[in-house]
Order: sequence, then C-alpha cells, then structure tokens
Amino acid sequence: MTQTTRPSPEQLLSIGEVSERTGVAKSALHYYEQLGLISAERTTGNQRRYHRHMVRRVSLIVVAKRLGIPLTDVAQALAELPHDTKPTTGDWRRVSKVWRTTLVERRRELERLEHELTGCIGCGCLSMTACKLLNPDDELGAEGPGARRLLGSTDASE
Amino acid sequence: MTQTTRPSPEQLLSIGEVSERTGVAKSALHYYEQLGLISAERTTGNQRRYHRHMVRRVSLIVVAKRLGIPLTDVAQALAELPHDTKPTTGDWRRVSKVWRTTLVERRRELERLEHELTGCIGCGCLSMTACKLLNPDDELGAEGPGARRLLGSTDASE
DNA sequence: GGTTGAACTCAAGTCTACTTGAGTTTCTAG
DNA sequence: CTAGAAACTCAAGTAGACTTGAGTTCAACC
Repeated sequence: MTQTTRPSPEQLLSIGEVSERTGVAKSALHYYEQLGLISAERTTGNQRRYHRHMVRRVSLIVVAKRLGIPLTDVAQALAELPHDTKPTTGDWRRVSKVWRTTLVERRRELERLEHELTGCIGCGCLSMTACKLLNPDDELGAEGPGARRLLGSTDASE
Repeated sequence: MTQTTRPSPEQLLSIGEVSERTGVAKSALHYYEQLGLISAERTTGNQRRYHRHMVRRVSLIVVAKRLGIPLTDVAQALAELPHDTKPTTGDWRRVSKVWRTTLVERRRELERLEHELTGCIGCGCLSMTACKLLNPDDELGAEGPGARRLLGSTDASE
C-alpha cells in the first residue's frame, strides 16, 4: 500500500451522510465529538464536514459499544489515531491489536461462564454446593466480597 | 440432589451478609428488590432476612451485568424462579439454558469480530476496501443506515 | 431571491443503575 | 439496660450515553 495519494478534494461528508452510513444518530455524533472521539472540518457556514476515515472511527465506536466497552476506554484506544490525517496501516494495526486483546479477554470470560453453566445443566448439580456458578458464596464467602468464581480471576491483565 | 432436606430453620442472612458474600452493595440490593429481582423476608423489626438461595439470584445478576445484559432482561429470566421457595433443579435448569443461549450468542459475535480483526492484522488490508471491519461504509453505505458488516448480519437465525 | 430541508448551538430532559444523605429504628454485646 | 453498629425509608444526587427542544443559520434548488 502506501499508495501516494494525490491531495485530492477527498469528498467530505456531511453529518447526515455519516449518520446514514454508520447508523449512528446525528445527536450521538455531536456527542462523540464533544468527547473528542471524532472530529470534523467546518464549512465557512460552520457545518461539519467529515473526512471519510472518520466513518471508520465511528464504526469502531459502534463495535466497542456493542461489546459493552465504555466510551472513555474507546477514547483511549482511538487516541492513537490521528484525527486530521488518514490513519496509516500501522495506526490501525495498533488499535486493532488493542481491540483484539479486549475481544479475546471478553470471549474467554464468556467461555468460562458458558462452560460452568453447561456443567451445571449437564451434571444436575444445581441444587448443591458443587456448582461453581451458582454457589460462589459458601466456600468463597470467607475470602471477602466479590463473586470471584463467577467473574473469573481476571486480576492483573485488565 | 433432591436430598430430602428437613424443614430446617434455614439460617437466614442479613443484608450485610448477602452484600459481603456477593460483593454487591447494600444499596444495590435495595435497588434490585425494588425492581423485583430479589426479595427477602422481614424480621418483626422490619429488617430484611434473605434465604440462602437469594445469594444465587444475586450472583446471576452479577454475571448478567458483567455480560452487559440489562436488568430488565435479567428480571425476565429470573421471573421463572420462585422467590419464596428454594428453586428446584428444573427451575435453575431452565434459567441456565436461557442464559447459556445468550452467552453463546454473545461469544459468537465476539468471535466474528475477533476473526475479522485478526484478518485485518494478518493481511495488512487495513488501508483499503478489503477490510470488512473498517470499511463497512463504501459498499454498504448505499444499503441504508447501520454498520451491518461490523455487527454481523444477525438477520434471521439468531 | 426565496423557501425549505439540513445543520448549528446550548440547555434541559431521559433512562439505567446505582449511591448518598438525613433522620429514625432495631439488634446485639457488654 | 444501654451504647454502638447495622438497618430502614425516602428523597435526591450521580454518571454515562444520549435525545429532545427551542431558536437560529446554511445551502441548494427552482
């Protein structure tokens, strides 16, 4: 890649267009801008004009939301991307890696829970103490607050 | 299982104890009760006394929250469990199944995203149109709002 | 050049999920 | 019996993520 793109007009998008393409309400786009997640140029008449690459940022925000990642975290991740210029492959790569790590962590958590639930259903242990999912209280209660078993001990890494 | 438990006093728990065992703040427990997610008996002096099985309900609530499931949905799932008596294996089994379905769905979604991101990282396609994750706009924009590619085409089956 | 749809700003409102505070009562250990 | 910890209720506040509304300005087509 690194195709030497000429400084073309790079057709800018209005907020309405970005909203349509991403499925995100205009008001939400305003909000994201307030939080510094996205940005836009302005016409002489003060209307927003988005670079095409902003659509990608918005898409990533949507994904993150879908995964329950708070906007502040998203902001952190996106902070690595330049607002003003088209992000390079390397830029995206960095962000992708961070994202992927988050995804993998979440998936692991889900799998753990899924496994435990499956176990419960399979073994019919639900009524008694053997079930890890539903009985984190008895053995673990003494260790202090927090449903450790349930949440998995994701202590450090996060 | 199905061990014929005598109608023992079944040591009831105070709100403080439930809070400690589950790691959920007392105020949150009050709140959950308001929403009908949990319930408790009362002493003659009007203090809450929880049955042990309520700890499990709370634990499930915690899990659901962790998965980003809104409390209203949790309420629906828990609606199948009796408040007043100890849920039977069958009761839990039903809830577990619903839960597991949700888990599986979420995990699939994550995996899809993970896969796409991995592809992006692996092939270095991020700069151009081939990347499904970051380019849902160009080809799909014409189809109307919504980041379809990103969210996966969760049309029918699920 | 006028009108109409799209945008703009800024303040306020909404919804979820709780937390905090005030003032009061109950429980439990000494 | 009494002091202090723990609970209780009810109202109000908070934080995140937006939406809604009011009043105003642009932009684009006929």
